Amino acid sequence: MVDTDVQSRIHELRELINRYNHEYHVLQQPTIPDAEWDRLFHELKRLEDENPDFITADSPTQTVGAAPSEAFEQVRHEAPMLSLSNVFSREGLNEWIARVRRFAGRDELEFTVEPKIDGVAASLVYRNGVFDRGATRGDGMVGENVTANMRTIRDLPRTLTSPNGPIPEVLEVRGEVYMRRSEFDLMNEAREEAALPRFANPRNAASGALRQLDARITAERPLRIFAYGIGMVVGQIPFKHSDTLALIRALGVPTPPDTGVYSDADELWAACEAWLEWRADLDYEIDGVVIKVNDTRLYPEIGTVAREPRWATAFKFPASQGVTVIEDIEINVGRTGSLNPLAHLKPVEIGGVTIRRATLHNQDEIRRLAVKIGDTVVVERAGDVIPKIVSVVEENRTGDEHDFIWPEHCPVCGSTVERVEGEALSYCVNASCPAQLREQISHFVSRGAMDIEGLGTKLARRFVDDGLIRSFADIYRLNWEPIVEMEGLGEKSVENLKRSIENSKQRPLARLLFGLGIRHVGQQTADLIAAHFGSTDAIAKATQDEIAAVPGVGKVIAQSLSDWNAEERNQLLLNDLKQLGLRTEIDESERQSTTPTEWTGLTVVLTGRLETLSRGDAEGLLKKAGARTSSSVSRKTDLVIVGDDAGSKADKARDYGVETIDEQEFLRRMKMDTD
DNA sequence: AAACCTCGAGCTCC
DNA sequence: CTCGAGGTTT
Repeated sequence: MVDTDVQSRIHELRELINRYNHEYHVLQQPTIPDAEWDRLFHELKRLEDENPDFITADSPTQTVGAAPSEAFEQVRHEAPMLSLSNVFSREGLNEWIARVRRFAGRDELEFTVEPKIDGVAASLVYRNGVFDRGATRGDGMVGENVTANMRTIRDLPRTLTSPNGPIPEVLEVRGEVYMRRSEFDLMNEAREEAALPRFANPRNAASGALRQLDARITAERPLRIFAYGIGMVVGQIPFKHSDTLALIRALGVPTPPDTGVYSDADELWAACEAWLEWRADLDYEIDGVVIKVNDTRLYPEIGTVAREPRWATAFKFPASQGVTVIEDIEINVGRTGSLNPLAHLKPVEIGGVTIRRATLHNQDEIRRLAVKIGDTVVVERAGDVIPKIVSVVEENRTGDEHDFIWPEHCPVCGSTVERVEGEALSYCVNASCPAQLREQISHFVSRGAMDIEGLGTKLARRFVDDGLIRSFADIYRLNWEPIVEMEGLGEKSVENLKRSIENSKQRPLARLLFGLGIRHVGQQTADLIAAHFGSTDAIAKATQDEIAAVPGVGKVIAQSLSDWNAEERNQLLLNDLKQLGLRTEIDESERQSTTPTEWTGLTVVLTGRLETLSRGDAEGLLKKAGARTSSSVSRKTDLVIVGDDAGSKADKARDYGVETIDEQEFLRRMKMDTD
């Protein structure tokens, strides 16, 4: 980059950041996510660091936050409210630790780790134990007096209670005003019902609520506070930060949970990572952890640079939000005929992953977000996996966006689209819609169903598109002539395919039933029904009431199955399948052993990758032994078998106090039992 | 209300 | 493999 480019980019960044600062601090209507702001800010910081000549005093990097607005009385913080330096990696953290050790002049140091709550920084002054003044941070030196608003915060004590010893004459508690996710969601639901706009996220909502001119409005918002330290103090306080936190807690001001003290760098890092793992399950948002030197007596020694103390830093978690553009919205037709809108995004990297697609779920979701094609949107990778469109950045609209019109006809076959009153999804009414057929066939051949090796999703679709397969039965009476001619299919693979189709005829009734793709009849329900009725003939004859009488099967499933039964072509299909030699009855080997074992009646959940067994085999073993397998952990789960790379389920099990065992232990118990 | 299930995602690793 | 929305069942 040549100098002029750098200079103009710096200029551009400053303008952008200043504008966003204004929107954030003064208008309180941020138009970009914090992560995006951080990105811009760091780009600017980096460019300035590399080109110190271009730094000017008015650059946003040289000031902390924006000037307070005129609406509130200004208050000067007796002790400035500092901001924090950031580290983003273990290396960064190690460098910070090394620096601190150098300035402290010793290697033996204690550090505290506490969550960095994503809220609004606030200062609370207590005089003789009575809440006297509340203020925002402002620019760090001067903030706004929001005492009246703070009095409405439910977990902020008006008076401090001291169980032991005197309360300091003057005590300035510093903390973060925030909203719990759950309460934020409730508030948004209520606002929606009242036809009020939703808030984008808990932090913006908290910031807005705290700066309401009418405290009665603040009182209606679910604000809470976590204290993380103290500012000015007249009187005695402990010299260790961890003890100060304990004192604050004892005085009645809430502090974040699980703050820990570590002297070992590895343990410190582990604590940071632990918070990263807990992050998704917390009822409040955190954007990192704060690490502080525990001994406050060392602070003067270690010092402060600019407005950042050197004795504390923030380990910022990787961004979980990003901004991108919706290039198109596509409608997919699922196996059940449901219309599923899928947003095509301009690829964007979030937390080290490139996101290109995101589901919009249904019509209501599109309406709720009020998204248009071409819109700039905030995308979040929540809970680590599924990307989600959070909100539209309306300010970025140019007028070139256009509404997405929900189709009245199936985009694949042109049939009418129907949405039952009270249901979220719309369906294509055409039962033989090619899109549905394609999905149905690939479901039928899939692993959980008939498990036809060599006939995967791709090939199944090809056969459907070429008209070779029009129903499940066609799979078993394929015309092989055109197939052997097909590109990419050699002699060998055709032989293998023939054999695995033949083998699949031996799949148990439950799998066949599941493969049929009857609405609401998934793996579990198929098991129940197959075990109860024992044959396709019995199922076909069963009345709706008889079906509903099966434990675990209710009205809706019974209705769905009996509707399916009532279709003549389905009866013909069952006949065909029977003629073609598929198993339409259960046999003894499918029945579970009758002698009760230690497994009988247990609810077991499998998670992660097992080494010696496939998941299906493990489930089969468990079922035979009389246990039930479930897909999610709840308080009622008896046992969780944890494999490699287990995810949230293992954590949840620990939360609930459910017993967890590894594969070795599982095999051992299994063995003992079958002997 | 809680537990569980279905179904359609999207990503990663193979 | 896992998640999450939208369901159903108890």
